[in-house]
Amino acid sequence: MKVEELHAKVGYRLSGRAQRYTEVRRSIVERLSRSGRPLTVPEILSSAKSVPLSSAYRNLTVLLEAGVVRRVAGTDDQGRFELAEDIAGHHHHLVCEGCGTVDDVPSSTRLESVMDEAARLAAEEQGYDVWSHRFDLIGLCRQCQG
Amino acid sequence: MKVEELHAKVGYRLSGRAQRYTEVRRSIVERLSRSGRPLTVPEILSSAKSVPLSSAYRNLTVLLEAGVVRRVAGTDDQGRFELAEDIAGHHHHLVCEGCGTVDDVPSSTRLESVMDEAARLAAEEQGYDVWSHRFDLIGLCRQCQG
DNA sequence: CTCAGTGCAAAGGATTTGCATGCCG
DNA sequence: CGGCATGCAAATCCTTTGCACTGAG
Repeated sequence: MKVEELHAKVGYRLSGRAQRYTEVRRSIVERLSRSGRPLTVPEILSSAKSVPLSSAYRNLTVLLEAGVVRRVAGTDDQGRFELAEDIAGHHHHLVCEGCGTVDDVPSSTRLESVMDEAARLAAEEQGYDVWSHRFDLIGLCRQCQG
Repeated sequence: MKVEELHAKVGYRLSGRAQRYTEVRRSIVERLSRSGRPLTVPEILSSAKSVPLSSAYRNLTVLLEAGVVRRVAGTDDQGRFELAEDIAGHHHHLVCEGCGTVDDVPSSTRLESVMDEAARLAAEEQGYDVWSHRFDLIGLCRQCQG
């Protein structure tokens, strides 16, 4: 997705909630868009120094509510954020148990269809209303294998 | 798995690390064993009142290091714990975005084989050493659908 | 003018750690 | 006895909130 298209989409969703698409928010969205993986708040701010943590969290909350970003859980308790699926596309994660980093991995249609089937079955059995799934691979990234 | 067998297994792993299988640890393991889902620390303690949070966390850390329990991430930032896979068996999770509860779901051999294949491919491509995966279904539990 | 956005500082909540004591092996 | 285990309290870490101020529409 082109950057202009990305910003247009995000701006549209924010305006629909009477919220502005400010410079800080733009930079957060762009940072997430450029990174091929979910980022922690400090990582997001590493490019936009001088922005206080509280502002970052507040903006992320707004973007979260607007359905622009999504929170991702790793193995540590550090929160990570990525663009929503309908913007970044559906994918899976490689979670490193060494350093906690999470990388993106594309999915495959075959895998998706099997998972959807599994979701339907599980949902029926336990009365859940399932609308999404997450498939994460747990292991060690290249750096942590040393 | 029978309770005696469970305790024998856990006790063995702890003794291998020069650590005792105390009453509190037994109660934690039994609580997790009985529950069909990952529990938060307060939930674990609900049956063993009078045990301080710090002790629970310390014991969970020991059990974590001994490979007896595993930490599970939901959608909220509340940590949840369950028995390790080789004790509780491999399964998946139903995560409720409403209340944060996580329920267990059994897996299927077909699903597993497809996932293992996916894991191999992803691992090769990005240089990860993958040894496990997690497949979680996200939605709303029966209670939260009202 | 008005209301959302921003900074700074303080508050919160979950989890960890220091230290002295208790207890099993 | 020696070392792990435990309680309590204080400390941390990440995240959220209160409040006053700035700024865009």
